[in-house]
Amino acid sequence: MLDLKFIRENPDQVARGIEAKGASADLQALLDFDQEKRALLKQSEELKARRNSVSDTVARVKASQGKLPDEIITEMKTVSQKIAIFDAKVGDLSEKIDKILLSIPNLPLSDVPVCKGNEGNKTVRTWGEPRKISFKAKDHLELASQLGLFSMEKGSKITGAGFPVYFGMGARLERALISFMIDLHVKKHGYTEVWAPAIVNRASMRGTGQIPKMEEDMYALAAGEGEEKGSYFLIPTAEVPITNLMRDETLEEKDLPIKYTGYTPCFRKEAGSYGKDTRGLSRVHQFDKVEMVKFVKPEGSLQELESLVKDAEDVLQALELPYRVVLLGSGDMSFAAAKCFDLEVWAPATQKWFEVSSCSLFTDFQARRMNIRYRNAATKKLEFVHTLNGSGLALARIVLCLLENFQDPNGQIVFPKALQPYLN
RNA sequence: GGAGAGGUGGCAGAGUGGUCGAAUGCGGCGGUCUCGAAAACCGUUAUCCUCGCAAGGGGAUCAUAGGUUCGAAUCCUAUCCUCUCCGCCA
Repeated sequence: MLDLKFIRENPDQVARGIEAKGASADLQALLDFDQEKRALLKQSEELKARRNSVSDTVARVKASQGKLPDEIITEMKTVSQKIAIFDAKVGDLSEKIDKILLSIPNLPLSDVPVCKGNEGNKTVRTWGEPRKISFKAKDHLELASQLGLFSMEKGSKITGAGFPVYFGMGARLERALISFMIDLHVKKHGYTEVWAPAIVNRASMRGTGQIPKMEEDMYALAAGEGEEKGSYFLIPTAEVPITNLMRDETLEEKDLPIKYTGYTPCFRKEAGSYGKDTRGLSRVHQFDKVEMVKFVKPEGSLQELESLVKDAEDVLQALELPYRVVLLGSGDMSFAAAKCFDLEVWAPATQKWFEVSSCSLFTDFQARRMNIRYRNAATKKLEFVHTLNGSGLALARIVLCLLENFQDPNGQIVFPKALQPYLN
């Protein structure tokens, strides 16, 4: 979330940022609540100061005389009642303030194009030539069914639409890609591998920003018998558990940046996206993903974003998949992001670019929600870290792209060299 | 699932109704001593909110949320978490 003090002092800038994100929030109400709360807080605290000082005296009097004067007790009783009334109002306002604060998105950085939807997305570089296939290209579904790699129908039977089942070489490919990617990030890029739970609690979802805005897109679970759904969630990305590892912690400056990578399954309802790019593996409810998460010092976090993108690109280059790097415009960025690059790979049969990675800088937005700080050695102050994450990469779509890109005229797949050791 | 114990500052650990943001020890930081270091000694050492140009003042925080009380780290209730034992189990 944003710093309330910052909003108080820069309401116009915040309003512009919210609009650029295509979001809306009742800023005026927020500022009004804030002002009212601080006024009430002042009155409550003055009464508390009085109560504290009287309490002190009372303790001494009682120690020396053994009993308390009735009039003091009577007065303090009313004081406490007044305090309770003030505090109830303050609490009520705090709730309202938090609710609005939690619904305000992060503001885009100044070099992010301001635009509606994805109109302002900008390709900043490309790697390789989108493959042209001279023979009649088969799409990944056709290839998969011929080679018996995966089945959407089987998944529909045992679970529902959008849950692929992989068989044989398809299943093997899934495992191979996960191992290959993690090895690359650990050995070449210096990340520490993490294996994290696929179920998280509500606080974690709020910490990274999936809640409240995206709650209806998440698979909610009940905590226990008779309890309401929404105490726990299936993770939509490893970003959630891995970033929340540091929730409410103070990090050492010397340990930064902290770089984690991890594989988890990801679960998304994809509510409202029916019929939109949903063919085969292009949009599914459960998929595998290797994620990278970084905790960094605020200065230099933009370079950390650049290197994060490079780390993700490295996977695509090793897999020999031509891609483009897209800087997202303000309207296409996620709720918590301040700047974001997508990596898109061309699928020559489906004839579409597929987003296989999204690398974001969240500045201190998530860190403030999660209270992740570090001690700045120079200022000796506790400051919020900056958090980043990026897919490295998202599997279902990578499988789609690999199949379509590496098919030969006989409908066989010749996988890239880097993957061979993992497939044999 | 059953029975019990417990959650206090960076850590260990005292504190069972008032003078407690909290003894003591360790660790950290600064200093004395030393050629330097160790040891010893002295000092210092939480966070957040709020008012203030500042100096500084005030408030909150002893797992969390309520309650009792003039007053709660301390008493009561609920929740969460940790540990021990038993049961079950891949």
